[in-house]
Amino acid sequence: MSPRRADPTIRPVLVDIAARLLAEEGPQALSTRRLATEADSSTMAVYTHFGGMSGLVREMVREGFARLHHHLTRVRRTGDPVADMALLGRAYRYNALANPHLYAVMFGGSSLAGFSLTEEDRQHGRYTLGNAVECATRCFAAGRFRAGDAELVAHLMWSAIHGLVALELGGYLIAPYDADRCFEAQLAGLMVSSGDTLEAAAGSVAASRGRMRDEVEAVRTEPAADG
Amino acid sequence: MSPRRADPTIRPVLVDIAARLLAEEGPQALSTRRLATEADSSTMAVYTHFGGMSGLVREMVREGFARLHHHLTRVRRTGDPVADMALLGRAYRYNALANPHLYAVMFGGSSLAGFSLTEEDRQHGRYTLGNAVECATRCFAAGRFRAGDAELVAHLMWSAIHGLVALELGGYLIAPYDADRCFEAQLAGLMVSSGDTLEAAAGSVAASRGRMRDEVEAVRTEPAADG
DNA sequence: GGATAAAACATATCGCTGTTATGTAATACT
DNA sequence: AGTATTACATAACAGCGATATGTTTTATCC
Repeated sequence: MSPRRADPTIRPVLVDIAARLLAEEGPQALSTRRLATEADSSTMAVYTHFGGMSGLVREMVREGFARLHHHLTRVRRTGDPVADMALLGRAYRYNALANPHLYAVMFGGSSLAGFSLTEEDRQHGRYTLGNAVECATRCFAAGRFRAGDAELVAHLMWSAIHGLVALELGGYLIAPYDADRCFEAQLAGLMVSSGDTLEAAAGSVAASRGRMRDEVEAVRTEPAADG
Repeated sequence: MSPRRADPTIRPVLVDIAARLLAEEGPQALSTRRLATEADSSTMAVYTHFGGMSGLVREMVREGFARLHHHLTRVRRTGDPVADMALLGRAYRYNALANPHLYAVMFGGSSLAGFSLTEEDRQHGRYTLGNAVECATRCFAAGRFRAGDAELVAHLMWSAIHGLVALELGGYLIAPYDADRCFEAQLAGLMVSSGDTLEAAAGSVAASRGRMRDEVEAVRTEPAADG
């Protein structure tokens, strides 16, 4: 009856090992036996601590969303909200490219041992939209975006950027229409479709590029050690 | 040495059964033993005819691309090329929703028994862009789209619609920002970002909706029996 | 501190998977 | 007809997730 907390020694170790295996060797490297070997433990550890592979994958997905949210939160609010919005898109793509396999599990629905997302997981996914919603509101206030539904604008940004990243990870975007070129064009296009002028959008998108190094790439890779 | 053609009796049968299993029960139902049972054969049939599960999945992917291409080709060229473009987007989404698991394998990179796409497969994927490229060219000629790169425009349309469909299949788009609403808004936005006016885009997107029944939904589900 | 209950772990096992090896029957070409 | 090649069936192997069972460690209570 007493809800004694599980020994927290090996839990994060297993998650870290699983994340490393997924990142370095792909989904097929994720197995209870491989995890047991790497952690100097037995296959049972996965079941006592996570109830099975699905639970461990779910934990990784939760951390993936936390990492994504952390990346997006690092984008500053400046006097050019359209540039902020573009930088949010860049941060989103940056995070996805840094963890491609994990991103595939989070959004591609990559089964990964019969794992399927919970409604709660999807809520986490939409929660990260908050940054874009707030940013869209500021774009309205600045007169850059045509007055409208901030949440809808955020959804359109999200789906468009997600599609580009997904095709990029799938290897579908090659020269001369490579991912970089399509991404820049799509960013500008999204701003224009939201109401911005061609020139202003191009300027803000270009300006956001220079902010990548300080506000996105400087983010630590491992955000929440959940201490 | 003599390249004697394999007995073509059971090959398409296996592909059909695999497609049905994938569509009705999902990826985990695809197993050599299950296929052997359904086809009243043995597990070896998969290896003699396809070299393993990967080969069979590849065959399904090829048929999936053919089906998608068939859907897109059914869209007519009318005097309103922007409406034609919007209908291409609708046909793309319609095809994906009709074969969600197969679509996930084709674009989501769903591993599915260690299967991975060949560069040739991806070429097939980009090949289907031809319809959109031609349509974009007509949008230029009609003065609806700002003169530019038709292939680039097609890529932007593709990635944006793909992202929306992927999020829809992942269950990320729920009311009040459900997939239908986001899709309609995204279609209009894409036309605007390509140079069309708000009013003209809204009109063409709305007009394309009425053409769905005749030009998209009427398409036979099984296109190329590869005779 | 000793008793006790619960959690963590190790081992062995089950049913399943893709794949391969081997033997046999059918088929096509010379 | 004779022969080579393919197709198929059976059995087996290595690996997987998952479970059952016994053992060790850990934490709580008297």
